[in-house]
Amino acid sequence: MPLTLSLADQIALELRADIIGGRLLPGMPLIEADLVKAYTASRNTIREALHRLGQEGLTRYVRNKGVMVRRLERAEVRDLFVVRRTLELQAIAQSGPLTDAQSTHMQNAIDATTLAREREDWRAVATHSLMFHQQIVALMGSPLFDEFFAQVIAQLRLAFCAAPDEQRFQSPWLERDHEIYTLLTRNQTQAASEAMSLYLDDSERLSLALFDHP
Amino acid sequence: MPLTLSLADQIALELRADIIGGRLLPGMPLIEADLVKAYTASRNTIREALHRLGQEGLTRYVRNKGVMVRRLERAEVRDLFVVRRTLELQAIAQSGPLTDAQSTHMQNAIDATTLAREREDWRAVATHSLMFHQQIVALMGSPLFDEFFAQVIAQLRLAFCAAPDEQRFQSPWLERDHEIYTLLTRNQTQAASEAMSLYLDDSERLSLALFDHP
DNA sequence: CCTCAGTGATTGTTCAACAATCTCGAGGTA
DNA sequence: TACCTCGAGATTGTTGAACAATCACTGAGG
Repeated sequence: MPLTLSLADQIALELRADIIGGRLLPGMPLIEADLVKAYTASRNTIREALHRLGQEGLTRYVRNKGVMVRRLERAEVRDLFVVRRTLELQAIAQSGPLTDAQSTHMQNAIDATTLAREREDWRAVATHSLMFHQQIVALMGSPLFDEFFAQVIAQLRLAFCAAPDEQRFQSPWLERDHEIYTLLTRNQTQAASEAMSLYLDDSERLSLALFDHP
Repeated sequence: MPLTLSLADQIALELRADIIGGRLLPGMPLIEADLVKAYTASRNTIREALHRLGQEGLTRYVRNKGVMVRRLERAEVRDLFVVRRTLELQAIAQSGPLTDAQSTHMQNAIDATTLAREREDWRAVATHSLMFHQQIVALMGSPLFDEFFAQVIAQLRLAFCAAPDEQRFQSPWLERDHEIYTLLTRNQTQAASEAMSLYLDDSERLSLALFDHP
């Protein structure tokens, strides 16, 4: 069964999932020789996958030293929110009435978030909530922004990995996602924009607090 | 003298310059074996460089078929301008008075553009004009956006490669860059924003015309 | 004119080897 | 003790060769 995905792509996919899923924590070294044994792939293939993750900003490459899961600086987290504010608010500001497809995608993300919260899978709550925000950005209809924002989201997960109490960290956001969604369906873009702005303020505050408290 | 750059990085750098400089035209295949001979590097190293260019959107990767210099679709060019409008206008809108460093960087870009036009190096005119716009985006102070926009600019060059008459294509923009710069130094952000908006409209129109004409 | 097996070209992946560089500790010196 | 040097081990950087997988094309046969 010939996969359409290159082996290096598959390995990059798994490593990405491991980082985002918190199984590989920031600062952990990713040693080529170990990964060769773990994935039964050649070193060259492993290297390709590692380089890919590096370009996505999930890992840090130090020449002759190796790769480690990236540890974000405070300024980098703030930068992530500069990007979020710019793109998400712009997307809402210029949005017209939601198409059926757009509405459905958002609703699905919110439903998935709700289910995840019911089974108290806080990691999944974060994942699906961020999917909702990805759909917000998708309102611009720009593949370039979509791809860029996907990477921003992935890096944001790196910051969340330090969350000591994930429940309190993730819990109150679902209602606010839903509120924004409702405002958008009613075409109240101005109100949606304000709600999103406050949302991002609080989210950034909480994320940055992880650096002072941990 | 040990280089701080990996060999694959250097090769990627050269290939990038060749693509942006128009020595490698869209559609041209990049065959690993040929590059091995041209750069006296091993195939693995070449592959690493090619993958990097692929992730930057300068080349197109078709599995088991190979790499070729990317040929942009009409919709992709439009997307590039969606991104430009969003980022450049946002940068201007939220900009305060220019710092000395910011002002100097913009002035340098404009000076370089002027010099390039005097010696009728239209490729360099485009390069430095786009550097000015990169500095516009830099007003946001976001490294993430800076890096993203650098890739957008590189892809934009791919569209310009098809320009049959580069002089008329590049000539009238310098004055408009300068006008925007002047408005910014006077802190007339509203006027600068409008000038930039018209600039991007015309630039997009001209770029898209390259798809219907040649 | 169409079909399809074969062939050559190109990429996908692996393996083994060696060079370059970093890390860290042992041992010597003041 | 404190500091420096040097060397061993670990890890990455790069190479070269090999073989499998896939694609593009050609030519024989219907």
